Amino acid sequence: MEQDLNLSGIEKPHTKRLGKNGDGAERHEVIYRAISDAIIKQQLHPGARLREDALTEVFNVSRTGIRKILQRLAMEQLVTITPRRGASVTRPTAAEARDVFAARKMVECGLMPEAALHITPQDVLELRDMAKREHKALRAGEQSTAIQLSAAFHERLAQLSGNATLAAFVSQLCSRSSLILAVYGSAGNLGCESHDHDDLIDYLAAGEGEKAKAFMLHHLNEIESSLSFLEEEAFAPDLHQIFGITC
Amino acid sequence: MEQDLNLSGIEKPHTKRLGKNGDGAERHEVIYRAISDAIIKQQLHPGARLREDALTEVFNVSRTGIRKILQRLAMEQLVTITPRRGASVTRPTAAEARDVFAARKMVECGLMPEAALHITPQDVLELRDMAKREHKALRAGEQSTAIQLSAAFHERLAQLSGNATLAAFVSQLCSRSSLILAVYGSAGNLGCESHDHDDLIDYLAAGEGEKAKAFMLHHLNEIESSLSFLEEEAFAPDLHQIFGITC
DNA sequence: CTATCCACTATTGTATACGTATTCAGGAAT
DNA sequence: ATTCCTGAATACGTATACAATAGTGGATAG
Repeated sequence: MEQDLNLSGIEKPHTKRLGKNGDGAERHEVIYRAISDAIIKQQLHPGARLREDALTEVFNVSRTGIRKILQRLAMEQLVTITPRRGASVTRPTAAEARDVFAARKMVECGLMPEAALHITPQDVLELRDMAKREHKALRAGEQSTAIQLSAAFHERLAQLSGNATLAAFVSQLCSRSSLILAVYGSAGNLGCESHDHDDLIDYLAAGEGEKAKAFMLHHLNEIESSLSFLEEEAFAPDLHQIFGITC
Repeated sequence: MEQDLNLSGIEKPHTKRLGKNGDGAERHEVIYRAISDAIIKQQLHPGARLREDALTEVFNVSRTGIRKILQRLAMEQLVTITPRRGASVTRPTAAEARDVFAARKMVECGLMPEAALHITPQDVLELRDMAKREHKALRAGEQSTAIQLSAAFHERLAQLSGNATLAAFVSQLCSRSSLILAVYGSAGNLGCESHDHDDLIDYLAAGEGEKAKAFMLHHLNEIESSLSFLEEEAFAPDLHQIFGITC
């Protein structure tokens, strides 16, 4: 109704108090998605600091809202909040990577039979479109987009099962996987065009739940085995190890 | 250190600014656990409203901290936040109950083989103690405590697998299960002393991962089948359905 | 007497101000 | 020259103040 009422009179130099919580809720959702996407697309690299003031300035919301969003991202393990140091994009450890992939293998594979039961022709079309867009992004060299689409594909697959709780969990796992790939994935790894997703759709469309399950296991194992945990701690911890020989 | 310092001198009528973030972090953790436990122990029934001012008064923290805690509880699905209405203890729907138990069956059962591999004699002792305390609580008629201990037992079991991600997920599922039991469980259901947990420990201690897995499935199926979804919506939604006949 | 509309109150959403801790840089002393 | 200490600046944690909204009760008109 009176959405622009705040502009009627004077306008304070800095914030203009547009809070007006009417669109506030959606505004927060938009900001959350923006940051989340940037992390998943690896535009924000693991370890990158997320200063509250900077985000305040970028999104034109007060620190209150930013903090709420950062807390949410922290619960999803996408950002790490250190008590007096603020938030930064999570740098997954090798153990976390192992756990995440073990979880994905268990849940995503376990969901395939259910997905095969519930899938509709409409779903098949949608999935094929997603796979096509993913291939297109890869060919165009837009690796960021491809990673995001790949995660979205797995999320969508989990949703087919009809179990919202497990689908949400898979969604989180996929987001974290993107971070894991950013840290431990080899560069050209994502570049190789695999048709795994297409094959997965084929099995599901044919109602072959068990085949889809086995193939998903294969798919995830392949991704996981492409990770290299050698360069593990590249930051501070192994300075002694690195320079210990020279002194 | 200065925990009771606030009582030493004057005491402002409302807040006395004890913020002093030093212990603030742990203080929040304590409050979170207090509310969470109260919900799991069913001292706070599903549907109960959690007004921010009331919690502020009870725990002597400002609304800022309370809101943060409520947000966290909302992400764990223990409380539901309605945009302009505030927070209330979540009343799970029948569909959510189904999803939660499907998830528990998949994950908890899938974790049993791993747990059987990693379990130590120390773990066995601890688990037996937990089971014993659960029985004691049941005999003493302390149903709240028994429910809490039962959830803790399942959580501990999941931790044995060594997969922190899946263990945290199971932990959430167990908390939600407590809510589900509060809404859909028959009264005397929890009262029946079953030795399922003891048997589970036996299988794991013997390294019989597959047996434990099968038994866990049986255990969860038994709990789920004891739920009655008949009295489903007892609040507002079906007023038309109920009184529609009379007018 | 009843029904509808308006106003008030209670409660949440948002922003900001203040206090405190941590970090980085610069200088002094050994 | 190097190391340690001190101070200033930066950024986070907490509380409070202000704004908006939804629910409730009262008043008025039919």
